[in-house]
Amino acid sequence: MFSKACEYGIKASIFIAINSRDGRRVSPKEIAKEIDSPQAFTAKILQDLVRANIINSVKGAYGGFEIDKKDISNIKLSQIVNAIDGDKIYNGCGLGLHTCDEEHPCPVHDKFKIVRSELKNMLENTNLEQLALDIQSGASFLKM
Amino acid sequence: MFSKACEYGIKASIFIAINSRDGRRVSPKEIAKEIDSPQAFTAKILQDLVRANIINSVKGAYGGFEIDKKDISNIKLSQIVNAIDGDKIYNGCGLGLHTCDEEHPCPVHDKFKIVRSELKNMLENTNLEQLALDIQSGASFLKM
DNA sequence: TATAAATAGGATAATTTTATCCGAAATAAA
DNA sequence: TTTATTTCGGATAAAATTATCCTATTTATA
Ligand code: FES
Ligand code: FES
Repeated sequence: MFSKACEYGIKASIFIAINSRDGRRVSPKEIAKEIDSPQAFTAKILQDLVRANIINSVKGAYGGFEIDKKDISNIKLSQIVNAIDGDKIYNGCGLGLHTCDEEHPCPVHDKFKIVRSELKNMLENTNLEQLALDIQSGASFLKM
Repeated sequence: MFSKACEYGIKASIFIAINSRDGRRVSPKEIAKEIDSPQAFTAKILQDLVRANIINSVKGAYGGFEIDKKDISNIKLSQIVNAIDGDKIYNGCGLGLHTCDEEHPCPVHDKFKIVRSELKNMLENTNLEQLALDIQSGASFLKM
């Protein structure tokens, strides 16, 4: 469904959000440990998220990755997925036709678009704060 | 969403179904042309579908691929997806945790499982005959 | 039986995705 | 200003997916 890069990006963002709520910056090393991902690869994805203005980075001693507290509840899962995997999952044809076009639909178009828009809604209606709270309350987990 | 192999497998199966309804066997060459896919790679996928007992192959002169007419309406998309991409899409965790477990859910589990089961229902309730008829009536298309 | 036509399957190559490594640049604190 | 720490970014490697090629095997027909 999502690429590995995207899975790591989502989990990393949640972990950063949790820590930023407490005013703590985190390093790729800590993040990779907490989300059980390859460190250097995770660092690359963090760079992408910084470039997409979803998270902030602070270089140098006492630096690390963080998210503005006031932004946490405004960052939607869809933004992260979009930054890493692009919009193919929302707009692309499920059977790989060049474009998903109502006028020239593939065999599964009518049924597929329903599932796809369900997914889109889900991603657009889920923000980092909700996800961070669930982790903090022990209702959900970032690894294993 | 689906692998390229799976996209080709679905489209190939539909094309075979259309032709089998008319008692015609088709070759990888014809199939690849009609679904706009790489021929040799498509042939490999056809072999997988044969091994999974979803389509039949007849070797030698006047051979080709076909589907028993009476089976066409009983073959569900889910069988094809399962044969090629496995069941990760139905049963796997959306964020890549080792197992999707209600007792140890990832942050998106509750919302993701709804979308996933929607997709599963869609694939289980769509059979090759419906899809073949839509192509034949010009309501949908296999390429471009 | 010989021949032509067709799938089966192994070997290999190209591409994309995933992952690692290392030095450069930036920054806070001593 | 020096040092330690940390992200940035380029180069490279490994693994998985996608794609190609060639030969073997099977089979209907002449
Ligand atoms: S054309 Fe294939 S999903 Fe819309
Ligand atoms: S645990 Fe992640 S989808 Fe169920």
